[in-house]
This record gives sequence, C-alpha cells and structure tokens, in this order.
Amino acid sequence: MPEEIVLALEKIIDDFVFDKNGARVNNAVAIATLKAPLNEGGFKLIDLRSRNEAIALMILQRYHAPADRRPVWPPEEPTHTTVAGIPPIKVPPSHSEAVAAKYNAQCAPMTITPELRDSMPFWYHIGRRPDTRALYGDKWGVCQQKIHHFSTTKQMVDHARKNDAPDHLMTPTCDCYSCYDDRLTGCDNPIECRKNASTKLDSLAAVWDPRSDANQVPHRTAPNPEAIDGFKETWNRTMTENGDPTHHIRVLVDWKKEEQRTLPTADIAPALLPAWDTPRTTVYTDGSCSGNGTASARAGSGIWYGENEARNEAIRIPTAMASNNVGELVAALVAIQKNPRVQYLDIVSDSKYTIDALTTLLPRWADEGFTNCKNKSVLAAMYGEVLASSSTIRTRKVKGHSGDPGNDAADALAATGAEKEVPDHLNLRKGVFIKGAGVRLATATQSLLYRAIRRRADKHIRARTEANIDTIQSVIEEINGEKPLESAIWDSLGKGTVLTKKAKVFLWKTVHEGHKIGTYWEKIDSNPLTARMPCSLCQAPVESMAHILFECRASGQETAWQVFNELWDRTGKTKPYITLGTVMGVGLVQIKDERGKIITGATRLFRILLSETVYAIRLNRCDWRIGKGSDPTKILPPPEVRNRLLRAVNVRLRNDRVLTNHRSYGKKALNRKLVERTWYTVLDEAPSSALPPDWATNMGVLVGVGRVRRPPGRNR
DNA sequence: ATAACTTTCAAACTCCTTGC
DNA sequence: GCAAGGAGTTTGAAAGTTAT
Repeated sequence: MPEEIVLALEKIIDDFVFDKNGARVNNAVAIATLKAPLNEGGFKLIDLRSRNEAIALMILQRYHAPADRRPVWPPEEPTHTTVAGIPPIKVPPSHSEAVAAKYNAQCAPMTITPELRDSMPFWYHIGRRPDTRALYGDKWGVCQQKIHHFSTTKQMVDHARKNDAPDHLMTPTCDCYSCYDDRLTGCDNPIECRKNASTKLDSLAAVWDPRSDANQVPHRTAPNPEAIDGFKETWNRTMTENGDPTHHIRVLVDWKKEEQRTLPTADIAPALLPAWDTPRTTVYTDGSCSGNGTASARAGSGIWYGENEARNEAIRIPTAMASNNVGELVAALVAIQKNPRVQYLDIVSDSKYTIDALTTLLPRWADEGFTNCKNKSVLAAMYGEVLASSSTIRTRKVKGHSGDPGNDAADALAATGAEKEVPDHLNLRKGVFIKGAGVRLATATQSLLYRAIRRRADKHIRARTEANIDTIQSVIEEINGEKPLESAIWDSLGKGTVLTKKAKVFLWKTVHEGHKIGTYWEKIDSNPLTARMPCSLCQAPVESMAHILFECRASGQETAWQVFNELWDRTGKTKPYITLGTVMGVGLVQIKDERGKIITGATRLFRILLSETVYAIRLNRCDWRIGKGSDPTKILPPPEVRNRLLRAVNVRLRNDRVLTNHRSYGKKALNRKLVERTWYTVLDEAPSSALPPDWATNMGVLVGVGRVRRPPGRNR
C-alpha cells in the first residue's frame, strides 16, 4: 500500500473515531493509545502499517511455500535468495523483501533432524562454524557449484563419500563408475574435488554435519505412545519437525547479529548418547498462589520425590510473575531441569494447563512466538529444557486435593514455598533464545503476524494516564486490601460489569484525562476573556474533573452527593472514602463486613450508586456549561438535580428487575437473589425483612426508591 | 474460507459455611 | 477442630457462531 494511501486512510479513521469530519481539531486521546489492546486502556483500533507488514510477510510465506504452491511466473525472471541459507525463490514484491529484512527473517530451526541436515543448502550454510572461512569460491567450490550443480548438504556428503567406495581406487586414472561419471560431467580431478568437499564439510558445526555422530535427537523415533502406565509422553520432536529448510524460516527474530550463527543449536541441543543414567524417576509437582489475580499475589511451587527426600523443593515465585499457573509451570520446569538424564521422567501434576503445554501445546506456542501466551518466559524456558533434555518426559494428571499422597505432599511444599521470605531465582536461561526466535513463517496467519508486530511496537505512554492508574491502584488497595493489576482496572471499564456503557465511557475518558476540560485548554485558549481552563463560576484556577465532581457550585454536585449519601446510609455499611481515585476505580471497589467478607449486594449497589451519581453530576455540568452557556443564573436547582439522579437510579432498579426474567433472557437473566441483595436496603416501601418473595419479578409490588424521604435533622 | 468474536468447558485456588 | 462442599474468583483451551 503506497504511503499516501496509508496516510489518507489513517486520516479517515481518525476523523471517524473522533467525529471530526475533516476539521483540524486536537484528539482528546492519541490514536496510538486507541490502538492498544482493551486491557491496556486502548480500543483495539486497527494499525494499518502493522497490518500491511503482516500482509507483506504472508506474501513472503507464499513465495516460500512447497514448490507446487509457489509462484512460478514470470518464467524468465531469475530466482534469488531472500533468506540466507534458504533455497532461492522467484523474486517477491520489494516491500515484502523490505519487511522481511526489517523483521530479521532467517532460517532458525529449533530441532535439527537428520532430514533437515541433509536437505539444507550447503552454500552460505547457517551452520558454518564462525571460526572457519567460507571457501565457496575457490577452484573446487566453482567445480562443485558450476560443474556438479550441488546445492544441498547431502549432495556434498555423497560426493565426499565416493572416495571411500569399495570399488574406487585413489588414483587419478580410477575408472570406477563414480569417477567415470564425474569426469563425464566435466570434473577435472574427481578425487581432489571430493577431498575438498570433505574439507568444506568440516567447517560445519557438528550438529549440522550429516557425517557426524552428533545426534540431535537421541530418542523419540516413534510417534507418542498413548498413556504408558497412565503417563503421556511430551510431543515428539522427531516426528513433528519438518525436513524442509523453508519450514524453519522465522520472522520477528530478536537475536543479535553475532548470536545468530551459534544460538539455536548450541543452547538447546540435548546431550549425546548414552542419553540416560537412571531408568525411571517419578516426581509430583504442584503450585499454589494466594491472592491470585491481584498485584499482591504470592505464589510457590512444590516438587516432591518422596518422604524426606533431599531432592524435594519448595520454591517461591518472583512477585512480578506470581500466579497459580506459573506456580504449576515452574514446578514442572524445575523437575525437568533437575532430571536431564533419566530414561523416563514421570511428572504427576494436577494442572491441566501444565500437562497440555508439555504434551501438545508448547510446539505450537513456540511456532507462534508465544504471541498469544501469558507466562512467556517460563513457557519458553520449559520448551528449551524439553528440547535439551535426554530424558523421555511423561506426564500424568491427578485431581487436586483428592487424597493422592504425592500430590498432597507437593501441594504442601508449594504452600511452604509461597510463604518463603525471599522469592527464589528461577533459571530461565534455556528460554532466552527461544523467546527471541520470533514467529515461524510457514504456519503463521495474518492475524498472528499482526498481533506479533503490534506487540513488539513501542507502547504509547501517556504520563497522565499512568498517574491516574497509580492513583486508582493505591486507592483500591487501601479500600480492598489488595492492589489491582492495571489490566484489572481496564477490564473493570470493559464488558461484563455493573456499570452502564455511558458511565464506562465517561470513566475511561477520565482515566485518560481525555475530557476537554481544565488543562486541555491551557495552550489552546489563552485569552483571559474566553479562557476555558479556569471554572468561571467558582474562580477555581483549573476546571478539573475533581473540581467538577467535588467542588463546583454549578454542577449540582452538592445535592447529588447528598442523595448518594442518603441512599447509601440506608445500607448501614461504612462508606469507602470517595475521591477521584475511588470514582475511577469504582468497578473494583469491594464493600466488606467487619470480618472482611465481601458483601456482594452492597458492593453492587455501591458501584451502581457511585457511577450513576458522578455521571449525573457530569451531565448536569455539561448541561450548564454547553447548554446554558455558563450562565450563572441558570444553574440547575437542587430539587431537579435530586430528581434526575433518583430517576437514573430508578431506571437501574427497573432494568435489574426486568433482567431477572428467565423466560425472556434464559441463561443471561440476572440472578434474582443478587438483585434482591443489591436493592433491598434502599427500597422505599418494604422493610428489608418483609420482602415478598416475588418482588423482583412482580413489577406491581414495589415502587422502589422513587420518593426519598428527607432524613431528620438539620442540613441533611 | 478465514478471522474475529462469543460461549462453553474445565480446572485450581481462596474463602467461607455447614455439619459432625 | 476438621472435612466437605459451594461460591466466587482466576486461569486457559476449544468449540461454536458470525462477519467479511
């Protein structure tokens, strides 16, 4: 796509998203922010450049497809090498080549099978040792390329081996079939040419040399045996890898230049035979995590071999990656690391995630560059350890807490690990190279490449957004006792929460400070007569969201908060301290009883009331500012503020009741009990203890909070 | 046909109630 | 005090559905 087309389309997208219709107006939030994923505060807006790059790579994929599906036209066009070490192809479109170069397309096999070693193109071989010189252009090199037309490593090996054939004599006049044939082809001196081929082959790293004993895959020559002794073997490297070099092209590779030659093979190659020194080891693994899903999660791994075994381990997971699944993964990872040379390493785990990873999913995830995976570092390390291990790793699933003594012991160790004072250092070294190995081109889809490209793009950071996220995290931590993850904050403004769509959009904008208020106007409207930065009515220096919601005399906030307090006080529950941070994090606020137990009804009510209150204040304020032209005489009178807010709350109540109808909404219907627990304290006409059983569905029974009685006392 | 999106499924963990 | 079981949360894969 030509640059001007990209620019034109981006302009159209920008105009549409911000409803600008071509006007030259600043965006409230950068388009780059909107391109982020939903749980990072974005809108998942398309990024055309990344999409085009993904498409360019898909074109490259087609050019490297198996020969029968590869472009062959135009016939006169020469072939050339796009990816070093890969057989030449028809010249792909230049932008595809540019993107291939940008994203470091290269041949990078994770597993080297005998078939692959044979079929690798010999010239410019990626496996040539860095300490050797390429001798491709010397006299014999020319002979081998131009006369014999050798291209693959197998052809070179076969050539070199002819000198060892039984019917061959090491004399220039030997007339064995091979010598006769070679001379007929045009080779001056077949014996020297073959010796030279042997010398050239010597420059290959042992793992790449088909003549060498270095066997990359000393075991696993048959498909996975299903469940031997109830154990399932890990995926089979020999069977799943493809001998075609083009199948090993990877893009978005992050290795440094000097690493590229030696990396993939040396680090994850298994030890040579004899592969194992112990016939069988059975190990129980388990993970544990308190506060799972929060920023204060604390996780541990347990590895249990037997009663009072010195090898038993209790590990604490580093805080940044603590979760239940990482606990499980690390337990298995360490078990694999510590047992590289047993015939059968049998891992017993209660984690489906871990077992699926080990038995089927890891190779696929590695092909995808772990693009869609969480826990990338641990998974990559696990993949590397399995590739490097000489053990046949098998897994068996047990049900957690089901009385299995081994599993229970591992569970106890995991809990001990989580309690440790200092997190342990995890050895994830084998994953480093794999993590940088990018995406396998042959099996990639456009959407995968797009996501992978997007993921490595720089994150667009807004200082004000970050500050607000920090505020929300500390406020919510204070109220709930647990610090929420940033993704949890964004999720709370996404689907499936109790907030209305409008409230969520309002809060999303508030977190990004995307409303056109306050300092937004600082640079734009500096004329003191028309300046929109300060609040004209209150003489406040900056018309910030905090000012509008908590201080402004024009927004009706005072009355709205009165109504909020009156309603909330009926619950008899303590009210969390309400600041702008509480407002932005309202979807996460939990109301708890004296013993710290979450009260679901009150929590839901609080979220509804607070979000409706602030949204109503915001509406009133906009009404005055835009609708009434900031006229000080046209501020909404308190009774109307009260009625509007009550109306909004009543609408929520009514919707809740309607949504409990199973006949209409089936499985999507709201839980009647939940709706009851939410509202019973604030209903107007029924004492909380005497609700009729069908109040939620029977619309005629209750009026709801339509008329709020004025509580006794002054100034209430 | 493909990719995006939604729903379903399955499991583990924590917290808490219930019953003995 | 303890075990069993359930609610509510998390995790993630896979199946199913829809849009293009």
